[in-house]
Amino acid sequence: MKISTRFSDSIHILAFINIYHGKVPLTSNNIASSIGTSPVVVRRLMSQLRKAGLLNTVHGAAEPSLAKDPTAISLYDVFLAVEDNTHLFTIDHKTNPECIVGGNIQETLTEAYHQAEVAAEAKLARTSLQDIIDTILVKQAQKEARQRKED
Amino acid sequence: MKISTRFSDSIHILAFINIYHGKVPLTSNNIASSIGTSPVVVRRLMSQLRKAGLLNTVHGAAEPSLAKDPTAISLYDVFLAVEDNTHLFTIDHKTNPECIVGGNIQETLTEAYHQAEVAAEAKLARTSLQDIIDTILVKQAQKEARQRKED
DNA sequence: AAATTTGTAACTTAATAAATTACAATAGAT
DNA sequence: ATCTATTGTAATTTATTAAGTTACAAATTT
Repeated sequence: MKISTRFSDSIHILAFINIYHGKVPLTSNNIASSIGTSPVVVRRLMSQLRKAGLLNTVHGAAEPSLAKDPTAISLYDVFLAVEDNTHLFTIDHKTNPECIVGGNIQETLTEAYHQAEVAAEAKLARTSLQDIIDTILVKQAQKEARQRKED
Repeated sequence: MKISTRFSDSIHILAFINIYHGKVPLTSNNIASSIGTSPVVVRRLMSQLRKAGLLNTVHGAAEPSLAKDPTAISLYDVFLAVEDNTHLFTIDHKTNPECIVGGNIQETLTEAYHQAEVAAEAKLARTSLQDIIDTILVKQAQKEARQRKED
């Protein structure tokens, strides 16, 4: 019942590209350093984001750019782009069909889980990449203000 | 990173105990046959459900019983009882603190994920074990009606 | 007392996400 | 045109952990 860090890392990539565009070279290596992973992992995620229409990349050149305005990219878009198992809960598929419970619980839980998943997805759909970027920048500004006071 | 079926299996256990109470011996073996797992896995989950105050068990005797009315047990109660990592999304904790993004994204995503998680949890909290049992029994009745028509 | 069952610890197996290695394809600089 | 840096992707390895297994003490029932 665990979503991989691919989702988090993908949001990270997109936010990084937006914030550091024109400031540092947007190589998979630099992005990987910020995430704390390898450049290949970053390129693999960027490939998926590109296929989902969220990111433009140039083969051979470190010039990735967002394919849409950050206000038009939701966390749910990112989630769908990079998670292949988009289910938050897992149905046990090996239950005994001969049993009243085993024979009906899979369908029953599919419905119950679906409601919960949609509720979560709706929240992700209502949070934009821009919201995330804004929050990151606010937190950074707060951090720097605190730092200055300490000096 | 394998996704846990513990949540599904635990709902299964509780529904089984309610539906088959007085009809078949409620041994961990019988319950395991319905789920398609081993008796030890069942006993381990039952132990957690007992500690969470959802189930009564008797050491040495096959007499488990629900500790509360099924209308008073929510899926979220079960979820909390048997899942140790209750987070639906995973934060990447190894991001680079020196970077504006790496240094602020963990907190930022914690907040965003929390909203989505609460929305899903609220749906789970509003679905009771009784709802699940009712649905299982309705589906079973439909199945049997279809069966009779075919004969 | 014998047979059955629960409760739990310790260990093994299986599944898979993440990391690594390798290399072809492309871009840009000199 | 060649050299260097980079992306894109496949193939493989590693690390993690959920699930399954083994083992056995403790309690219950007959």
